[in-house]
Formats: sequence, C-alpha cells, structure tokens
Amino acid sequence: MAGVSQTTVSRVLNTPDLVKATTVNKVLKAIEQLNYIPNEQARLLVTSRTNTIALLSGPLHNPFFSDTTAAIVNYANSKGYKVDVQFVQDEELEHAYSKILERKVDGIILSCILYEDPFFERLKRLDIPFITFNRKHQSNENFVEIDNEQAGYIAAQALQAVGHQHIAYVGGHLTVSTYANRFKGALCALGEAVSEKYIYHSNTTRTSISEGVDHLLQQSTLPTAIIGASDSIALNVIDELLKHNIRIPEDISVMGIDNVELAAYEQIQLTTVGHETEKNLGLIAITELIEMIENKKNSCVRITESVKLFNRKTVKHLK
Amino acid sequence: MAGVSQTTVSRVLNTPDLVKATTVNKVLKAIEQLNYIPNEQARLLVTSRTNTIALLSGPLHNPFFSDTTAAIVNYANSKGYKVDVQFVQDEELEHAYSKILERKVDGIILSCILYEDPFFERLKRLDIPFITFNRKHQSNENFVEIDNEQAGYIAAQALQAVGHQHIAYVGGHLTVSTYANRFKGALCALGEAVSEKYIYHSNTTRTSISEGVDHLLQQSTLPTAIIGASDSIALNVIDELLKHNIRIPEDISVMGIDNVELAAYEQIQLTTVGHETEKNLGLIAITELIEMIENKKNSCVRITESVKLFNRKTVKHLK
DNA sequence: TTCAGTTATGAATACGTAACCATTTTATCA
DNA sequence: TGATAAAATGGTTACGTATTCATAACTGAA
Repeated sequence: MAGVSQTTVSRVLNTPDLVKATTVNKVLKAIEQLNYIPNEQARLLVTSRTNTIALLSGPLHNPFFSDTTAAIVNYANSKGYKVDVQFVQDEELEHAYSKILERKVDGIILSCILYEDPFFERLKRLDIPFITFNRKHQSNENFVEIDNEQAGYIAAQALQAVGHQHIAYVGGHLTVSTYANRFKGALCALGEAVSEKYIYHSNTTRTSISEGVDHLLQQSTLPTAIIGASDSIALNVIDELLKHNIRIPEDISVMGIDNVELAAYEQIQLTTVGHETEKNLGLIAITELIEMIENKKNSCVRITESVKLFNRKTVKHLK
Repeated sequence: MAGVSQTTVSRVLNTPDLVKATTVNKVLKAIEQLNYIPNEQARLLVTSRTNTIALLSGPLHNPFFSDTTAAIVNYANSKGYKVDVQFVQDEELEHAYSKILERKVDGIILSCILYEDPFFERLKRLDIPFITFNRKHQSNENFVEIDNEQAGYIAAQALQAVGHQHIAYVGGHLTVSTYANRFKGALCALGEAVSEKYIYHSNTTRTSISEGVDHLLQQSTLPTAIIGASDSIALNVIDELLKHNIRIPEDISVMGIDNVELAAYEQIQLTTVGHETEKNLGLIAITELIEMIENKKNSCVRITESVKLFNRKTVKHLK
C-alpha cells in the first residue's frame, strides 16, 4: 500500500533514522489506514527476546508477597517488560518449575527456592538471568535477602530486653534459608534457656499456624511472648490468639519479622524487625535482574541487607 | 539424533498416538539427551495463539485487588494460561491501554474501565474476548459486578436500622460505575435527610481519604457512622480515625462494601456488604473469559450478583 | 502372492518479522 | 562532468514450529 518493501516497513518501525522522511510518512499513513499492528510473536521469534520476566512468588494473601509483587510488576512494567506471574505454594513447586522452563523469558525472579533445591542447577544451565529474593540457595549465588540471622537475633533479644523470659517461636520449614537463619538467630539470643515445647515449625499455612498456637496454649506455663518468623505468621498468630480471647499485648506479646507495609497500619501496629531503610526486597531484586538482562553483566548478585527493630504496639514491656 | 524428521518430533510432542511406540521412545530419548525445550514463540507464531491473558488490575495495596488478582492468576494458570499483569491507577489508564493494544493476548480482563471510557470501543474492535470486573461500561456489556446500588442501599439502611442518624459517606469518583451506583443506593436509603457536608468523594488514594476524614471531623456535629464506598476506603477511614484517637465503633462506626477477605480477620472485623455467597468477582470473571476464549461463544456476559450484610464489629448499635 | 486399506513417516510450506547483503539512488567534491 | 562516497531501499534468508500433502511401510484378507 505504501509502495515499499517489507524491509522498509520494518525499518520505519525500528530505525526510522535510516529512512527518508517522505517514505516514513507514506508508510505511517498506510499503517494507520490498515490498522496495522506488528506481530510480536514473529518479532520475538527472530530477535529471540521476549521482553518478559517470569515472577514466581509466594501466595498473595501473604502481605509480604503482596508488597513485593506490586513493586516488581510496577518496576518491570515501567522498564518495558511484561511480567508473567505465578503464585505458588511450596508444595506445588515442581509443577511451577517445569512450566517456567517451557516459557521463553528474558529473566526469572523467584522467591520460592529451597536451600537445597536441585532446580537451582537447572536454572543455571538455562543461561537466563535470574535472581531469588527473600530466600537463597545453598550455592550462595544471585539472591537478595535481609540478614535473617540478625533479624531472628534482634527479635528475640528485643523481647528479652523488655523482660520477657518465656519466649515462644512459630516458624516455617527449615528447608528454607529464611526460616533456618531466623531460627538460628533467635536461638542464639535465647541461648540454652529455650524449651523445645516453645518451638513450633509450621508450614506457614493458616491451619498449621493454628495448630502451633494451640500447641503453645496447651503448655502449663504460657509463653509471655511469641515470635512469628515472618509478619505473615505473626499476624496469623495474633488472629488465632484473638479467637481464643487472648489480648495482644496485654496477655501475650507478638513480634514479627519483615516489616510488611500492613504492619504499620493503625489497626495492626505490629512490632517487627525489618530492613533498615524500609526498602522493598522485591524492588531491589527486580532492579538487579533488569540490570543483569540489559547489561549482560554476569557478576553474581549477593545482597544481604541489615535490619533493625520497628517498635510498635504488639509487645508489652514487662519491665 | 533420533534419526527422524522434524515433523515426527512435532508429532511426538503433540499427537504421540500417531507415532509408533518405538519411534516415540527414540525421540523422547534424544529430547532428554539434547536437553531440548520447544520454542514457544515459534509455536505461537504458527498457531496464532498466545496462551496469555492480560490483566489490568487496580493497585495491589487495595485488598480487593489482592483477592481478585490471586484468584485470577491462579485460575488462569491452572487452565494453562500465562497472565500478563499490570497494576494501574486511574490516572495512568491511557498509558496502560496503549500498551495492552500492542501485546498479543488471547483475552483481556480489566477492572479499571470508566463508565464513559472511549477505550471500550477500541477494545470491541480488537476482536479479542474481554471482560470487566467490579466496574462496568455504559454500554452494559461484558461485565461482572455486585449489585452496587443494592450494596449502597443495604449499607446505609443497616446503619439506620441500628439507630444511626448522622451518617457520612466517603466515596470515589462518580465517573466509575461502581462508585456512582453505590452512592445512588446509599442516597436512596438516606433520603432527603443527608447533608452535603457529610458527603465526600475521594480519588481513593490515602491522602485523599485523609482529607475526607479531616473534612468530616471538622463538622460541628460529628457523624456517628461513616460508610466507606469500598472496604479499602473503609479501612483507610478507620486508620485515619484511629490516628485521631477516635475509637471504632465506640465513637464512630464504620461500614464498608466488598467483603474483602481481610475484613474477616480478627484484628479487622469490618462490618461490610458483599456478595451473598462470598464468591470472588475476579474468579467469576476469569472463568467467563476463558469460557469465551475456548468456546468462541460471543454471547455477552452480564452478571450482577446480589449482596447481603456481613455483620461484624465496626458498627455500634445505638438502639 | 496380491491388493486394498491402514498406519507411520517425511518433504515442503507458511507464519511475520529482523538482519544481512546487494543494489539503486542521492549527495559531495575535485 | 565524473568519480566516489553516502544514503536509501529491496531481495533473500533465518528464526522454530505446526500443518498439509505425498509417500513409504506395514497389515490382513482374498
């Protein structure tokens, strides 16, 4: 219609500087009239890029992932990338993994990796930039996390500092670096003092956390404070305690880790431990990932951010 | 490597029944050894499908969209679709719209349409299945919503029923069907009695809602109850009131609309109006959309679900 | 055996673009 | 004016798959 070759049309769209102005106009006019929209599949086939990033996130009802997903999607979109999202429970990891391998993407950002996950090796062989956030793999490569051990330590230590002596801990699977290190840090602060019966490792589902709380409430001496290994766990613990008509923090104090945005809400006011500058781990990770994609820098990303206490209203001062 | 043609490999992957068992095995073995992964771009190019659905959602910090996004993404994934997500504020609609037109997708699901949005016509011309949830367009086509007028009416009426006479309303832009109808319903219940000064239409941002609350608190006679036109607004209103050391519901009652999952949490216990069967609007919409995509049914979807009151703890009974 | 019918396989093509190389046109300068 | 360089354009191919059509290899009954 414009009387030019397909090659010239392609140039008009991609490198208009190489085409005479009058020709550009002819082509643009034809594009307008034909209501032409370039076929992205075909372009991607030949360029072997996808402008897509795969996000494997934890479930969205966990406010941590709500925060990170928003940050990741918005940033990636602003940089011109589409985001192919999957929300995945640890139980369904295999299925999600196999799907991700089939889909051509420019980069992969995931939170669900296990410490000894064999999938990590497959990822590396894919030769696609990828990064994990919140959790890391034993190979100690390509991750963004908070200092989980420090976080666990600060959480426990802060409770002790205000007089708590019977401190319980509700965590997650120790196959996950995050929970393993937070637990390690907490144990470090609690020392020998801590009793087995005050420790519960949940699978982070609501029912599992309920069982954990029930377990704690059955002890002859109730704990005066409970550490939730994540804000999500802590919030679920609080909810469960409230159902038992236990007041927070009057009867039992609760401490979280993550400093999720929700934690600062007036209705919540969760005392927690989080990133010093309140930066979003997801945002840091996606920034690094896009950097990796665009600058082909294959230097390995290892980011561990320092944390501090955010003192709010779910911890009672006993002294 | 398997000693067969590319055609046969294709058949092994798509219609293995048409291939001799021994050949299938040879090919699968080669696939294994070569670490072969089919190129999805190429397949999509020839099939002219994308197995992708575009989701244009409101911001994720709004718990309503957190609920719907999770439901939509999970359902679509389970049906084998990828989901290309965008979180978009009403202010940035144009930009998101233009991006969506460029991207090849099998279907579009969006919440952000305005009542008189000209984009709707462009969508129809695209000849791609699409559906709106939560909001609808004036053309009255392809939407899933709750009965917003009924919801507004029930919210106001329920407050009156327990003795409230000074009822305020914090809403959203009336260019949005959802807010327009909820407001209409509320007005209908409140009748002539309602004073202009108790009405505030925000743009649903936190700062705007703060201003609304400040406005209400400046009135000589304070309202005894506030209707938030959505749970998100209601929760922000509560947060703002708490910051002013106003107790809920002792000093002021608050009512929401949507019955977001968060509303049922012990820490929140928001009294609200929502879908009778507590079904997720996003889930209904994505189910319909995939139905449209796969069965080519072009019958227009018009779903308006009935609502009821969910009595919880943010409304005080005055009588 | 033979022949028709069936099953299994392969060769060639199309999908719509970007990239490469070749060619034509235009501009520049001696 | 001619030679040379530069700019503009076109022809062709490759990307990796599904599909169509043709062919080869079997099968079973006469």
